Amino acid sequence: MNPTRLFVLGALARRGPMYGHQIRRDARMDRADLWSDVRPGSLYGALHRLAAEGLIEPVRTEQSGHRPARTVYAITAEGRRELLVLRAEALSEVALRPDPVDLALVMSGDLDPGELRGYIEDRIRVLAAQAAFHTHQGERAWPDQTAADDLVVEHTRLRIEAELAWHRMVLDQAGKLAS
Amino acid sequence: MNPTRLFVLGALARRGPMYGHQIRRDARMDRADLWSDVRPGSLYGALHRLAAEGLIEPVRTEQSGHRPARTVYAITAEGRRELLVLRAEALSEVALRPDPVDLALVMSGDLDPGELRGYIEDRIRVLAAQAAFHTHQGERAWPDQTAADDLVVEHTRLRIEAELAWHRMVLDQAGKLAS
DNA sequence: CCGGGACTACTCAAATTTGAGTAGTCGTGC
DNA sequence: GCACGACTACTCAAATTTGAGTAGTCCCGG
Repeated sequence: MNPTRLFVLGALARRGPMYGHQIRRDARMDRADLWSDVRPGSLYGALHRLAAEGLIEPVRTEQSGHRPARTVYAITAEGRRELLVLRAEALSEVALRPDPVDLALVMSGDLDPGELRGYIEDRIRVLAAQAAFHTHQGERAWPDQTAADDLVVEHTRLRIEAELAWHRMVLDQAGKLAS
Repeated sequence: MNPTRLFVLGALARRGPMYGHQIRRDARMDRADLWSDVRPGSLYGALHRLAAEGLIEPVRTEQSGHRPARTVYAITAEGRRELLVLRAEALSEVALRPDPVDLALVMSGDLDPGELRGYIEDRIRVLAAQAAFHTHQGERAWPDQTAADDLVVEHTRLRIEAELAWHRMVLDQAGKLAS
């Protein structure tokens, strides 16, 4: 299952034909950075490959003023079929992706406990800021917020809370890690 | 920050010179699949690149019986320096990677609520099994289990618990998603 | 003794991501 | 009226991952 493909096909299916930059912009408006994080290189790469496979097709090329030309893509019937497959895969796969901090922690036996505490405290600050941000998000919804969007925000909040709980635990035991 | 590089350099620094397959095998013994998930292609690719950059170096080629020859690599002084840098980066970066299920959920407005519930129930089953497994892991430790290893197991457990809590919430609201 | 399954150790092409651009346009404050 | 930062829209090479091998060896039951 390739999340980038799912993202692109889903965007074109939900909103109709769009060009690359628009897909990114709309995703930002949707706070889609919560559920996806696609950089330009990946996005345009995926657009080209999807077009080559016939899952999407360029419908026209526009140019407003002297700004760069842009190619509008639409999803094809075959693309919609593929979208269903990818969505089913995404719903089926439970993947707790490993967190590199765990890798680092296992290799931190020789690290000064004070320095380790510093890193963890910094992380807690970042996480707390994210938690605060998403709590606000819960109150002030963005336009067209659906029940699914609420669930995604809640997912993120719960994940951040779990991270915070764990980080506080690490802080407690930071002394023992050096021994 | 590249987790694969951190993983390889860290393994060679902690355990001394090893060949590729051994790095994977030892990682499995360490239950390192918790904090890293490196497939053969990535591993050997990383080994070749690290060697080309002088961060590790082949020390000898062995062959036991008629099994495939294997190249033993050792970390170099420069590799140790890079290891410190990568570890610091891993400790600094807070990255909640987006979960594709969120992406799928946002695109599931047209999905039959019963089918959605089915997917979520399956996911809960998988997560519950993982939780049970890691709870046992907490009791029966593997050899050489350090305080850091315990923390990593606990991290995984907390993350799974958060997922379970969220999934139950989704189940509650599965009906509303179709509306 | 011999077929099947599991392990050993690594390879490779193709897909994908990353990170850093490019070449402009637009707004805005001074 | 012009410098400056931000946006527009996309490109590209290099790094990295993926997924599927390869070519054997080892072991175990019947």
